Amino acid sequence: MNHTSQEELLNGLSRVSAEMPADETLYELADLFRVFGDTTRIKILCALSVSDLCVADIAALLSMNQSAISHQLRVLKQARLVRVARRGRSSIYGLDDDHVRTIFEQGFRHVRHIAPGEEKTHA
Amino acid sequence: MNHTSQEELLNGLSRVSAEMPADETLYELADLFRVFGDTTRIKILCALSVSDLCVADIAALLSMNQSAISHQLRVLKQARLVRVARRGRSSIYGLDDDHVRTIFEQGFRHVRHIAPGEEKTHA
DNA sequence: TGAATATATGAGCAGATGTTCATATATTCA
DNA sequence: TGAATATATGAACATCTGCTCATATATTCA
Repeated sequence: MNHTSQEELLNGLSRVSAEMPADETLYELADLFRVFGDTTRIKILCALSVSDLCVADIAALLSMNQSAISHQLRVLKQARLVRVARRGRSSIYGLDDDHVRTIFEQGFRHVRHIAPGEEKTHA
Repeated sequence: MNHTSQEELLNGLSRVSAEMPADETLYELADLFRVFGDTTRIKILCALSVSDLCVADIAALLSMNQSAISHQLRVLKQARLVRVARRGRSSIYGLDDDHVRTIFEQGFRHVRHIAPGEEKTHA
């Protein structure tokens, strides 16, 4: 490895380094995706994309402990992925905004090997 | 809770249940997002979105152990998020397809509170 | 108010995950 | 071929995560 190529390397890395978003942004990004990275939470989000639901309904739907669902809903709420509205003694949860659907959609496309721009196929 | 509302509830849950994708799809989806859910991997993907890089360069860029980077690249490769091309004794890694950029983009939008359709603002 | 119902929360535990260290496996070049 | 270089991989360890159990906190209604 001669001097010139090492200089080029350093310049190249500096350029990459300069184009990287701030570390804090990258942490936030990883935090967001980490929330999507669990089957239980994915199922909850998927269910809520069909209909708003109370905690007990979600638990019944996933055949899971009420406590487990409640804990996960808290994680989802902290990530601003779901919102909650109290109605009587129930808490009705729903998706917080459309980012969730869009992020989902891209995930599906990757899993199903569909190019980002390409037409959506069903099932 | 009377009989009618309980019946409605069951019907509602059945409907939600029917609209949910297959469990296996949801597992794959969670697996995909789990890969995005780590700061080191996010940084690697971010760097590769700027330029293809060899292992040593990525390690230098992130001030991290070569072994740690190599382990993470394997995870990224298994998820089909990066591809590798051997050039001499180096392995040059790059993003595998455009899903990565698109998923990133949506993540950024969420973190920065930009609506999915809305115009992109810089930095 | 008090019983019943719905949800939230804290502690504890088992399993998963990311890093490091040591070392194995290419690949180049003298 | 053998030394040097670049990457890959296995084992070990500390940390993180998600679930369960027990229990606390609303909220409704008789």
